[in-house]
Amino acid sequence: MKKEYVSKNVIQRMPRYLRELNDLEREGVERISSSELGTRMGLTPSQIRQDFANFGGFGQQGYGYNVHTLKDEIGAILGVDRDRSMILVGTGKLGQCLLENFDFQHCGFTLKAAFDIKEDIVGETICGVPVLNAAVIRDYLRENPTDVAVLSTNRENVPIAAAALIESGIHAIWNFTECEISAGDSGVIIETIHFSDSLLRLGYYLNEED
Amino acid sequence: MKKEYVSKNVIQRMPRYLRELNDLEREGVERISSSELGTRMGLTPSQIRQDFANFGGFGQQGYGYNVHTLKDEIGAILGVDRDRSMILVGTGKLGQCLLENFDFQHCGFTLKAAFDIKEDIVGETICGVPVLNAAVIRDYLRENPTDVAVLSTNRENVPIAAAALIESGIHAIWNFTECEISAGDSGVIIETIHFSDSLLRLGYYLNEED
DNA sequence: TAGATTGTTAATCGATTAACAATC
DNA sequence: TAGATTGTTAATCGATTAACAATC
Repeated sequence: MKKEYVSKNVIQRMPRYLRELNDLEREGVERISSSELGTRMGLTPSQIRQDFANFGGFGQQGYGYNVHTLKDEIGAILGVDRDRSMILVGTGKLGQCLLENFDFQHCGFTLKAAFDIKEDIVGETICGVPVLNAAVIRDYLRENPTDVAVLSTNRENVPIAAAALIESGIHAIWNFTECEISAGDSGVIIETIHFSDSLLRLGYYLNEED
Repeated sequence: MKKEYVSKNVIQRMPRYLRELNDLEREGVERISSSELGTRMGLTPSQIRQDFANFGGFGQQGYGYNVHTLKDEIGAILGVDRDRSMILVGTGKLGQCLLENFDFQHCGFTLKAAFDIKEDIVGETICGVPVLNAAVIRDYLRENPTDVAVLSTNRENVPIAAAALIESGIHAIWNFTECEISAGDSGVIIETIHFSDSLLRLGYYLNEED
């Protein structure tokens, strides 16, 4: 069913489809055509059908798409029905903000532990997640194979932390640091959120205006 | 010098060039060729030269690019040499995290004020930024024309907040909420960071592996 | 059945890569 | 000057859009 390789642009759009389908479901809409969905999302019907075709297509001729089914299918593609294990490395402001606010469960992940180097926070529990000493990351990962690490340390600790994670067999890193992380040939998946890159793009578009 | 329209993909890469050039400068490198830079960043020399060509080209035949000059040129394109005014709407965990940690100045922005609806935080000052009552956003913007609003309210307050900002003449919104914001025909620039979209993409790539 | 709308094939458009003349 | 490397033009590749036969 699934094609061998799906392009980055398509994957970029998939979570947006999922959000829109959640909204539609909340609104009580049961079926939707590619052209209606296109109007709502600012995409062409063609693009929507092409995107879904990458995964085999979920519609029915003459009818369109069942909102609930489509939501579940796309959710499954993105893994929201999974329960992936996760650790968080770096419990600074941003790390704590994620621990306290972000709905990991909703995306198919469970945070098992957090790590930090600061003595005074090690041993505490934040939102049910124990904070362990960063020195034991490697030991922890050996004993508890883990899918993903959220990386939210400060700049200077990124290289050591990333090396420890990659060498201990983490499968993916969700990178919130300002640094570019190289997976080398390890095959580790790296997904990065660069706040400043985003703000600089905004700066560009502001400059363009005047 | 500047072309009429520069494609999204190019703008996406510009902040990355800036980061790499900062690193190079820190390492003491004075000049670099498109092929060296390509090797470092995993891009083709052609792409780099094409990207820069959008802005007129900053190099010299037979020499390459002067790291310092190129950094300044790209910085100027992204507006890091500007001083744009900014407000923050929604001082929850994420809002506070940005206030306390993010280096706005470094990107060319200054946070002038923050807004919230919670009585107990209004009147306080966070990192030198006064927290005002969200009810006065429109008045504030009338009296203090502002370039950008950081939007970090919770889901249910997004529509009112966005409407207030757009109708009061904000130029851009840096959107951290899980919602899609429509600028309508207002011309307001919207730059969004969706944490969950990013994590869902990571989920996709994890699923792909096994 | 007739109408609607898909999945898919073909056409177009844009972005990346390659090649090369210009020139420092 | 000769060598290097740019800026730019041409070729290729991929992604989006359009068209249409399949079919619910």
